[in-house]
Amino acid sequence: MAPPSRSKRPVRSVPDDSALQRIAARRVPSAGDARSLAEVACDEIRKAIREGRVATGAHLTEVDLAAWLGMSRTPIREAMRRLQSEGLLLNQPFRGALVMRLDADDMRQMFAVRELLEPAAAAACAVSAGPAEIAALRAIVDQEAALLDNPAALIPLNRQFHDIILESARNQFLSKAIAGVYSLIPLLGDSNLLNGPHAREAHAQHLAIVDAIERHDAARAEAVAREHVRHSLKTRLARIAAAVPLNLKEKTTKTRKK
Amino acid sequence: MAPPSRSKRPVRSVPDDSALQRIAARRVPSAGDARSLAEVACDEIRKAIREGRVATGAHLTEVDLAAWLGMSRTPIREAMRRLQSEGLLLNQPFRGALVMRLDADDMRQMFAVRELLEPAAAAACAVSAGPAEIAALRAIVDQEAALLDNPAALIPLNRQFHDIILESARNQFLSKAIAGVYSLIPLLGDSNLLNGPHAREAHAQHLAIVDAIERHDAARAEAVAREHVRHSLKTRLARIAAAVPLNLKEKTTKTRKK
DNA sequence: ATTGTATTCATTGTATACAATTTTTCGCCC
DNA sequence: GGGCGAAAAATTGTATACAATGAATACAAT
Repeated sequence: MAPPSRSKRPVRSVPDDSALQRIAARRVPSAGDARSLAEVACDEIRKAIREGRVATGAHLTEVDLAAWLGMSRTPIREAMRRLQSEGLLLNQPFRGALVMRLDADDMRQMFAVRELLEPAAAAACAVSAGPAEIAALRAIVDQEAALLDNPAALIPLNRQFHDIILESARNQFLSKAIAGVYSLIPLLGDSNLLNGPHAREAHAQHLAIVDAIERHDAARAEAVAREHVRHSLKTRLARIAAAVPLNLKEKTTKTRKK
Repeated sequence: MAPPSRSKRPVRSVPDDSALQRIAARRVPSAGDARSLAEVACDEIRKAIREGRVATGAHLTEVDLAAWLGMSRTPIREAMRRLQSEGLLLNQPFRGALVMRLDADDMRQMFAVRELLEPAAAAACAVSAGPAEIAALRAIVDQEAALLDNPAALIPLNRQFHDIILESARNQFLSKAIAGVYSLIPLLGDSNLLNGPHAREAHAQHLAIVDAIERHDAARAEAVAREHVRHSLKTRLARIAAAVPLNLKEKTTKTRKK
């Protein structure tokens, strides 16, 4: 598709001085500022949730968030609605929205759905992936191999890996269903890839998945992907099993904040 | 801070009838008018899409919709964002949103995902359904049996049937994934249940699913549910296979309006 | 002290005004 | 007639004011 070459030159026609004054008073339209404030708010709130910078029981109100991010309520509303539809925020009428929390049972439910969807995506990818996509997958796995001791760098690679498989599966409904699940992963806490042994095992599974896809062996890709999901759940459950006993004691002395 | 000492003595020996009357009077408006305008707009636009009352290539702008529904742009914006995230509307910057269209390939993708999710829901329901849920399912199937010649009445029953199974599966992620797919079903046109033979076959499958769930036979419930989805796709594909040539023929015979 | 009631506050829904950016149209010169 | 560019219209993003409604609180009466 050939995009029409349109004159990108921003011709600044100033009808009167008042317009110029308002332009100067407001922030300068810097390059790369195409994102709307609602998107900025969405990303900021997401990041705050992911980094755990919001109190777990806090009620996020529109005015508070607007004051925090330095914008009006309008884009905040839009961002909150979006996060609510994603499931990150739970709306409590007239009491603010609170950050959703997932317990171990929720996590099991989530992984049960991932165990349905992700193997299907791997199988579909094995059927329809072309040379370019296979090369891209192999490149990612190669980079992983070189970065196994750098967990922070593995996380974006992991996401790219799964994104490429999803795109290669060529099923927009499958993609949207998996995206809906992925959007709640930040609620689970730190990535499993920060765990060294887990990262190595996950890399080995990625490698096996790429091999199967390259051979167009859908059954094998599906089986390894399923094992990949199960392994991820196992690691997470082991982690919270080790962490919960510490939290139980603190739960009784939960700090009251107002 | 002391509020103004307005010692206005309110009624002290108020008869109970008055209090009850006021409660009743207050409940009436709240019961029927609790929906926000944004929700009204969302439902109205959805209905218009479902009934095909929007031109397929039309650009729905915020101002047009606001004028049509007699409200300001603010709730319209909220409704449009929601419909966009559901996938019913496709946003085209500065050109309005247009109603998404699904072709036969999209339909196949959708049913591929339904074939993953709905059997899993039926199986989970068979595992965890209690007597109340089984009774509710059976009641619906009984009503279906009595209304097999009334297609319009079958549609809400069908939705209730699947909703109960989904709730009984007790997996919020599975529910949300299936809901995301269901929300685009209106784009497929009329329900399959308007077809008599299909409705009878679907009813028989519902009956088989309930029987399997009652026996807690997860494998059987899953198999029948899968067959149910496949049957539904087959009917839809047959319909469009029959409809497309008809349209082609009409284009040649009927007066061409262009 | 408790309960019922009225007042105040907090939160959210909606409308409107304005700004910024894009598309479209129209005038102009070749 | 066609291309170029500027004004105009259109569309959307954002801020703000106001209204409505649920929640919280103070207060009086028993």
